[in-house]
Amino acid sequence: MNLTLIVKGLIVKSLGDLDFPEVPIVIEVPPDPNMGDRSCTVALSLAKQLKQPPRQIAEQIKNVLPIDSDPITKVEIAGPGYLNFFFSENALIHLLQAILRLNSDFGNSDRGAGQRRLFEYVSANPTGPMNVVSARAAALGDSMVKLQRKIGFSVDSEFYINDAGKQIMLLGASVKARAGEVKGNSREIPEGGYHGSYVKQIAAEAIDEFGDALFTLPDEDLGCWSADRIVENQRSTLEDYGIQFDNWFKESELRRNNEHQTALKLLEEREHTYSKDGALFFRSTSFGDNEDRVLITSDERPTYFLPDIAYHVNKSKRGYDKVIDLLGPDHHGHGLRMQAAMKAVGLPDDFLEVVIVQQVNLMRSGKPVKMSKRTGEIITLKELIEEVGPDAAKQIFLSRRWSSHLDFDIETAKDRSEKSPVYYLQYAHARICSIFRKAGDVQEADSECLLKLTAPEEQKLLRNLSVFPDTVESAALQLAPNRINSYLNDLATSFTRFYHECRVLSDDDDLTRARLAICHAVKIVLGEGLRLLGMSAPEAM
RNA sequence: GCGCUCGUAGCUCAAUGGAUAGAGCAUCGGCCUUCUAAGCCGAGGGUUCCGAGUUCGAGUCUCGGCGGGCGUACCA
Repeated sequence: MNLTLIVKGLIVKSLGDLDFPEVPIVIEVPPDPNMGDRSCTVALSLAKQLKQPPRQIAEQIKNVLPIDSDPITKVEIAGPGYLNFFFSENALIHLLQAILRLNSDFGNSDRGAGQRRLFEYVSANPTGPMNVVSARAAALGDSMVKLQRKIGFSVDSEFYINDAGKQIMLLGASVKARAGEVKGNSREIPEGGYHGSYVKQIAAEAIDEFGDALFTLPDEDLGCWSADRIVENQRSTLEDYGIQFDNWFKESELRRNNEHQTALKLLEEREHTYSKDGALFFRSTSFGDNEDRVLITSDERPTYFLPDIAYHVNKSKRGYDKVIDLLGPDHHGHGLRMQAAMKAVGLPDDFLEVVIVQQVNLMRSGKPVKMSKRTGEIITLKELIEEVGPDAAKQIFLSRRWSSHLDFDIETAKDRSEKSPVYYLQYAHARICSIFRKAGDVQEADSECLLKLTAPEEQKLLRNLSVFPDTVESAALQLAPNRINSYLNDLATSFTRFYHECRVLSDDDDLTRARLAICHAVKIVLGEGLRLLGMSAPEAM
């Protein structure tokens, strides 16, 4: 049940009848309910092509609109040429019944049917704990995946593990150095190595596992072993955060299968490479980059860039129509290069979409938290969710666009008093559950008693519920979970006003049943919205 | 220098190119005998960084400034 689509259908039909040219049709919700339930600006956008005043065009459209009494009772022309549509009482009651029938399927659509997509996010290096940008990316990616699935895309999520190359050797050497400290045969942590305290812990585990044989292991082998442990940690931390991936993809596998060589051949065949100073370059400047990039160094090592190209080629070979990468702000140059590479190997221009998740400034009571990556003094994702909780953290991350640089104040996030916006949505949900516990067994409302829902607060709620499918679709297509958050806030606000103005459980049986029906619908939508954000919907608080 | 990105209320942030730019926090004033006060009602608060342009219409798009962040490795 999507009232917006019904309005759109009527417009499309009218434009066809009038032989008007095809233009994109935008249906929106007017700012004031007195202006109607939906509006359309198509007359404004047709004005130029038809060389007629927009109101005159609107008049013609209005005249051919097949309006009877349901679900549209009235169409008005307003302002410069808006077409405003008014829903009938019945339309909103059918909507309410549809929500109760569909339950959490309300808002589903087939918009993305037949398309396969892959979201890659977090992909933190297996050389240390995850940071707050990973926490933000994890919340975002998880919600985007859920949203796109809801509108019919076939979506997988993936975590890419960079478990090969120089950094793994450095990790191995760092662990060895820390183990050396314990065993009294002191070594230095190498330049560019890892200093964090977690390295000491892995060193201790490595001693348990290998004993003195540890010191004769090649750095790379020890590095791989350590990386495996770190990845396991990342996986369980993400699990605690409520984030699961469909797939974990290892760079080492890619290298074992020589896929980076295959990717290189692909670029060479298409003549997008050249040699200079003993190194092999990718001519990325032909695809909009401002400098050509090295694929193979003069000492014949592949740079990180080459296997990453191979990884993305691999994604296309797995049959994805489109892949979306969520990258940190320090990788935006990398994203552009990857897009250049995708074009170079002949994939469509829009095959790879890059979302740059902007930085998170951690604050504590208004003061920035100082962190040093070099010494390993950072606040980790694990510490963050232990301190503020997964739901509160996600709510902050998902209430902003990914493009905004955000200040995350730990003390504000932890605050569970009335100052905290975090529990507002959950509180509304829990309140409804509480009403149902109190109500006991109540007969289901029929259409007749639903007609009693005439209070302004009830009408407002019904209108809010009616735009959920639209909100889901735009949030999904624009990769904007924050729209769901805003929507849920509106819905919860409307519900709370209703709760204060309209007593649900009363002596009037019909009215009680009708109000329980509306409560049930709000509960369904709140619950589904929270699920889409990866947040819990508690029955009691 | 070049590239990317952000700039909206005191603060943190919203707003498919559409009608009077909205929330939360903070400030001020009311509301618990009543289904959860983690709540509700009300008030104040704006040159959407500046300047041009495109458009019937710009916070949103284009160009030029200013300011913050980040890139610009034969590192990942």
